[in-house]
Amino acid sequence: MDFSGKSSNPNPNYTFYPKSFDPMTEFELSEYLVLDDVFKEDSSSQSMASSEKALGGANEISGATSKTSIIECETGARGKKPEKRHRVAFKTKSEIEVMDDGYKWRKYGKKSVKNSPNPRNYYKCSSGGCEVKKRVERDRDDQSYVITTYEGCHNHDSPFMVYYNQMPPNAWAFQTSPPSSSST
DNA sequence: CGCTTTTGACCCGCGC
DNA sequence: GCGCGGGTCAAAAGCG
Repeated sequence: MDFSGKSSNPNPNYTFYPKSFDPMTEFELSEYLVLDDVFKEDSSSQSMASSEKALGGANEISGATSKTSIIECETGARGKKPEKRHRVAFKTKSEIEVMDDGYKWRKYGKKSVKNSPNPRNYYKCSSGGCEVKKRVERDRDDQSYVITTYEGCHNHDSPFMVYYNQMPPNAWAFQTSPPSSSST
């Protein structure tokens, strides 16, 4: 495995790609959440609402009811660890809790949290050498929403990306239109 | 047979 | 020092 040699992603923008384009698993990303921001005041969703504007459709996938925004948070897990951890949280409106983002996840724990009547699930990337963790829990205020938290960066390409790379560059309709048609 | 999921126990950190 | 909450590990069971 040469993946271990890549400590950082060649393309930081691919950290999260929703490949759940299936009509059955369609979801809607309501807003992204920053850990150090949302878990501080889970009730004050107002601050989160404003954040949604900040990401006015960063990555909109045409043909799918999904909006994706990637925010990489370089913050110490607890302010004590100097280790940088990329943490990203998504609030997604979906019936399913686990969204297939192209990676293979292995559940390693479940825990009931006090702030939520729903249990929280813990997942790890099952790819060898990759220790990215994922935390999934239902929004306690709106169980229609699922809060997915990613921690760490994949040190390998997603199986989905491999598939993606094999496709012609114009195979995806959601690519931003080139400004070639813009007037002078 | 190998991998994933499940569930309880254990450990750690923080707050009181 | 104790209690609480959160997070992770490990063993067993189930499934493909």
